[in-house]
Amino acid sequence: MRNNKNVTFSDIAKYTHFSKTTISRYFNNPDSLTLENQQIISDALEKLNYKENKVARILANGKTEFIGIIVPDLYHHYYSEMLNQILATYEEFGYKFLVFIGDEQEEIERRYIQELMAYKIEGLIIMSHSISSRELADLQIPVVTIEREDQYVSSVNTDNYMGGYQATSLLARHKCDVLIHINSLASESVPAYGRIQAFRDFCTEKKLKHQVFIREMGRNYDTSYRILLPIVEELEQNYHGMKKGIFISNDTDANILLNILIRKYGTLPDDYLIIGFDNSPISREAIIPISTIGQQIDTIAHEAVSLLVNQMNERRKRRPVLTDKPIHKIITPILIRRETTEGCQPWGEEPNAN
Amino acid sequence: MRNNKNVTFSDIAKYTHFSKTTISRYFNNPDSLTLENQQIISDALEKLNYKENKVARILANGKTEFIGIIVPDLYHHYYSEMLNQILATYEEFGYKFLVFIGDEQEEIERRYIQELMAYKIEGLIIMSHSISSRELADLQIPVVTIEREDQYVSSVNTDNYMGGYQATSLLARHKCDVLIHINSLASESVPAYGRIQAFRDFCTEKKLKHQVFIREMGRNYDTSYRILLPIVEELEQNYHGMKKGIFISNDTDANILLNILIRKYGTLPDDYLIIGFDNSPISREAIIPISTIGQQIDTIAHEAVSLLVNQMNERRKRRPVLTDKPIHKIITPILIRRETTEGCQPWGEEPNAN
DNA sequence: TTGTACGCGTTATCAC
DNA sequence: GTGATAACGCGTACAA
Repeated sequence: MRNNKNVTFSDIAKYTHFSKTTISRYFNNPDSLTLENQQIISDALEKLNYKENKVARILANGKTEFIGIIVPDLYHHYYSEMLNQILATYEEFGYKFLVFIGDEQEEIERRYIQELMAYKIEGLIIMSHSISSRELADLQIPVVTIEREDQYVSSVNTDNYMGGYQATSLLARHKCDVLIHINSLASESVPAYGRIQAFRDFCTEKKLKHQVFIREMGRNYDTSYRILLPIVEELEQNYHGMKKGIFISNDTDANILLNILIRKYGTLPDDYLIIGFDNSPISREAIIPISTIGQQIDTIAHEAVSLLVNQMNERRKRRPVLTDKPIHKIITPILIRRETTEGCQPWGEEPNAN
Repeated sequence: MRNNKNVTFSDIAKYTHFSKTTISRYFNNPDSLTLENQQIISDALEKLNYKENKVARILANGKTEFIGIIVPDLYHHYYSEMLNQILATYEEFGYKFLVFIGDEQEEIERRYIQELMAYKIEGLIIMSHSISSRELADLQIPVVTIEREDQYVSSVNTDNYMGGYQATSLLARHKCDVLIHINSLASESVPAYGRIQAFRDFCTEKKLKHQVFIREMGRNYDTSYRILLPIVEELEQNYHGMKKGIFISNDTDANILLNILIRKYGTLPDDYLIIGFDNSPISREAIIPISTIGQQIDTIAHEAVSLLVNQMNERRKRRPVLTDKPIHKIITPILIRRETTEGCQPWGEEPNAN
């Protein structure tokens, strides 16, 4: 930016004998110029090799067209795919994204937010958990959260309760003798809690034998493996000979559970049914494709940005900002049946498309 | 930014009876003020609820502290992890990242680059392939590419040749009767080509029986499955009874290959050895952990940003920008031996940590 | 140690 | 349809 004097509107103006204003209009309201003059300016821009400077435009008109994003991590496919879909909305809405990875440390994320505010972002999308929605609401800019506590701000979430209900009822339909749910500790304010609740509600309602395991799952294969191994042993003991339907927190853990069973029995025994959550690639890539509840990530991402854009547009109109009530959008998940609930195809066959 | 008159240096200046300059100095060179006066200003900032505006600062001093990134996709773990590590360098270098997903369409990526230039990014990291390094070099800002054609710009790449060599020699050490390499078509200017080359060189050098399959791999499980299935059949026919060492393009495909074999034989037969590339999560999560060549993504990311930062710092010093020669950094990959080459542990055991 | 005056590159407001 | 002029908020010689 510093180097060798950039070409500015002034230069173009001098060269064409128009005023800076007219050059500006060429960009923002070209129809107000004669075609002839448009051509003259266009040629001059070419000739002087003009490069537009949106930083100056921001300072003048106050519109950065920046959206800030804070994602907890990109290790989980869920988050990277969500980010992917969010970034893809550039084509539709034109907003640029400043992205931070918040590792769930409150002070660090707070710094990120301050930095984003200093760059005058027009809106903020939060997927990390460490800052409360109360605090986010105080930022005085539109905020949309995805799949997290959202009392005081707008949000887009998967219908976790329905997802949990679908998963549980699928297991029930297969006439399992006992239903198992394995999950990590979730606060009741987090949408994912709905999965646990739905499992409990369904089982209670239908008077089905069931058990819930709440365990802090590890953040990698081996620790999760070590947590799941004793659970399997417990299941073997307590429910020997019974048909066990297992609904587990996510596909990564579902796959580990599957591996434990296959390494023990050579295949997935008939008395085990498994369903995960998220429709991550691993659920498709596992040796036995895993049934799962698929979140509609593209829809969620689009809804989130679109909600944000609406709120940002509102801001531009009315001066006295009214404290809009938060809007909460719920996206329906999709049940995906694969071999861990529908029975294995004989091995050696082609996989069914999915 | 528009709403209700932001508090500016002027306001602070009036309130404290200092000049704007002094307020500016409070932020950029606080030591030049007396402690007393620092306190006065600090209090005023508090009282008037001042929010800094970096957009104005950019316009004044020309330093955006923006780095642009274009990633081909976030579906592959390799890219999302790379982005993760790149974004994490904010803590060390303080640069903010504007991120675009380029879907390998030349015109679209060109537009992204124009947009980034308009926001006066100070440097650019490119991981997508559609724009030539020749064109990137013409941008007149520091550019670093990762794992792609890089003739005219600086870059950071994995030592693919060494990776291929390591993989092939591991298979050779296990005394395979025939070595197989499966890969998709790679241009010779792309670093990944080194893997194919290393495989061929090693086999020729050591006079080993070998075969290379070049196939356009699918972008999802089922298409890759359909491409790999006939290859397996061909291997069965041509090399029946022989010990086959297979080095395959990446872990996702290695897993599919593994699944094909396991679904056929119930386990991985002794006469098959498999090694993939990338150390993706799937290589660890597969039913039989897959040997692989691990790229040091954290190192690559750090080197890339650090290289860029150096070049950006140079820019700030010397006015007449000299055309620096591109710097190409090579990062050594790491051989990770798991069960697909070292023999399976009896199933039912705990997995070994990795 | 502190202040004055101007520049950064664009847009907004009037006026013609 | 076009132009002059004043913002936008901060940095920086240079002066005091």
